[in-house]
Amino acid sequence: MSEVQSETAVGPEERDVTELVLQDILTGMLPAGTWLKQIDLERRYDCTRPEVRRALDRLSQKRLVAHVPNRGYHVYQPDDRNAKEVGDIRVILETAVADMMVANATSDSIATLRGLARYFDEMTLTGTILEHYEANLAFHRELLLLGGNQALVDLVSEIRQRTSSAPVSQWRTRARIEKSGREHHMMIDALEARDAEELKRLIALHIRQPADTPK
Amino acid sequence: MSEVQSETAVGPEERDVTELVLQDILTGMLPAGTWLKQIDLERRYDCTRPEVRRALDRLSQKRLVAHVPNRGYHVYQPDDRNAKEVGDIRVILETAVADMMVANATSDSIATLRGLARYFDEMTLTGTILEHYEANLAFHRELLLLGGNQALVDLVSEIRQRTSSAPVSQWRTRARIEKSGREHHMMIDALEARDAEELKRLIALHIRQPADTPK
DNA sequence: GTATCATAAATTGGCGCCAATATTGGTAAC
DNA sequence: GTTACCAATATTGGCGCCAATTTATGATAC
Repeated sequence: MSEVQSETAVGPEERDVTELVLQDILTGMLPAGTWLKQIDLERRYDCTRPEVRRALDRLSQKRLVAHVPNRGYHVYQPDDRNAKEVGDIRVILETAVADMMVANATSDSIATLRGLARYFDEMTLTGTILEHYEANLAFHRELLLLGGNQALVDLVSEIRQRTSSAPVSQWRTRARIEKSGREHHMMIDALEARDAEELKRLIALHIRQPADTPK
Repeated sequence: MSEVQSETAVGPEERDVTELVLQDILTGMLPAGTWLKQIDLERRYDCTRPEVRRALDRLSQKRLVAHVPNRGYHVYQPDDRNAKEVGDIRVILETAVADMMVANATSDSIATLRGLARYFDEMTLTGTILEHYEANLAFHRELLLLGGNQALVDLVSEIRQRTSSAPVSQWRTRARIEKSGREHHMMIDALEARDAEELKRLIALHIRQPADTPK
């Protein structure tokens, strides 16, 4: 019956339920297609019914879960077409500000990026899936920030969640994770060398990588 | 006391409250800064308390209204910086697929666009603010559709709502409305002439126009 | 006359109950 | 033995009440 089994050992939960469900979807704890029964979530996250409903409504607005009236909510099944399209959008947005990123890069910001890239590498070895995921986010966020468009940074963060509903499959092989880590450093190199074209090339490659991989 | 006065003569309302509030914000009936008291909205749209709250929560997620805990919700006050940034994002996204639009344009699609452009012109004279707004949306949607990226069309529709919180000020002079109408036709001309560069130039001009205008 | 505090009114927001609907399991008929 | 129908159960989702917090008002002291 209950589609949600795994109990994340919760202490006294103070955080927002939406975030918690989001994390569990992003980390693959709630696989695509899973029916999210309100009673299960209520118990799983130790919260009330209205909180669960608000979270589900928000996530369905974000297209992360699908809502079938009188049937319930289930984790969205990402289709390949949409995934490719969103990838294209990310390439468009992130390469568009590459020139600005090169222009705005200082030795300070490059040092910060190096730190974040290294932190990502560390988390590959020692961190949880979530920590690893967030380390990746932090790096890209800091990089994008150099573009000088805060709204763009936020937007990319948003649409990033829109297809990475299957993040596990993206990062499933260690080889690919390590390749991503190396690419981070290569991007910083391009930034240091003030080579905007190379940076664009690397960004496009980096984003499309998970999608273009043969099954 | 009550910040919301105007009563839109409602019959038996069957539609979603979120859409109704959204429309009233977009059409300027609920100006920026207006406090959205739950009781007022309840009466205004003839709906229940939970419906109002769900609508307000959704709109705050979309950044259209701001939420102050224990104080309430109010229509978001758009700041110039964000407006400029979102404008830049739109230019990036919409010009990025200009080549594809030129490549995919058929005589059929051009005829459809002509129709929509003419419909926009009609609504300038005879339509309501909402009809006019939606006619504009329909034209740009159809144009973007030629880019072949459905996710991008949806995304642009979304971020479009994010700054046009002051649509009234955008369209306040008839001269500018008519200029927009002419630009629509010029875009179609460029499409017909297979001139992608000119199309990009026109799109950038068309989007930035409302923002660049001197006060 | 003005500032401050206490009291009262209003508004937000959390919580639980109950009706409507879908699903499952059992039973009977063919 | 299989299928169709019906009853029982479980789940969703709408609705209203009440506590907590904030804001407005009026009275009192300086």
